[in-house]
Amino acid sequence: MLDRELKKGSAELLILSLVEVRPRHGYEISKLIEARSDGVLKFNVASLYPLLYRLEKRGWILGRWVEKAGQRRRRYYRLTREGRKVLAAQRSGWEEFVAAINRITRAESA
Amino acid sequence: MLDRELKKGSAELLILSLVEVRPRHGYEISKLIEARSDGVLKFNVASLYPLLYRLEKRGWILGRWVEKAGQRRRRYYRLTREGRKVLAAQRSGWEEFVAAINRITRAESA
DNA sequence: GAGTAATATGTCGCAATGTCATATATGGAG
DNA sequence: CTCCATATATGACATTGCGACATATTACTC
Repeated sequence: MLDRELKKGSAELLILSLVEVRPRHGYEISKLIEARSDGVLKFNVASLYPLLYRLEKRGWILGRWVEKAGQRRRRYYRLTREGRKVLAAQRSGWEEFVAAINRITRAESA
Repeated sequence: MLDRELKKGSAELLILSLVEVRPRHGYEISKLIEARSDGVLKFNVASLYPLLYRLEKRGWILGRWVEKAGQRRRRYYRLTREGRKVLAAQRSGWEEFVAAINRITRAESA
């Protein structure tokens, strides 16, 4: 990791992106992020769960308990309509941010 | 801004990049970042100055007071040899990080 | 020579938030 | 029966970004 702080700032974007396609539960989200980033990004569960509650409280995602025989109960989160808007905004914000950083850290010739 | 947290994580990379070419003072750095990012990134002095001290303490940059008639004294920071190494590492770390985020937030088809 | 804006550096305090450690519960592997 | 992976949860602790404030110098205007 470049810096653990970066992870924090991008956490919401990652979660919203992952629950966009289909509802997912917390543990699955943490594993997905770790796997798809090839270990570059890693979530501490003590950070992830409170973050999920926060996103739900803001109305961006909605959780639902699912009980299945032979499995511990899971809470699946899906993206709300409001969350979809936020996700779109965060995506473009992310692009803007990356472009801004690149403009400054490269292109240094002045 | 996507999130104010992201700024923090990239702050070191930005500063090191800016003092790479030539020594710069704190105020100049904050103005440069704001201008070159078209206002996307903005530094609070309460974050910037402590960060400069921290980078100096780590030996990545070196500050020097410069007094000039008709100007308030300024502290110019230059990149040290050690800082140059760190900058290279942070640059590649940044690329890796961006790639990881993009892999997760796009490519969502599973 | 008073007022004020821009330049330039510095810091106090706290709300927000990540992390460590720990707890609970289930199923499969050895 | 122990250990590990899955899965959610939280209390206590540590960190830190930043709003707000303070100070100093120069240039400009009226």
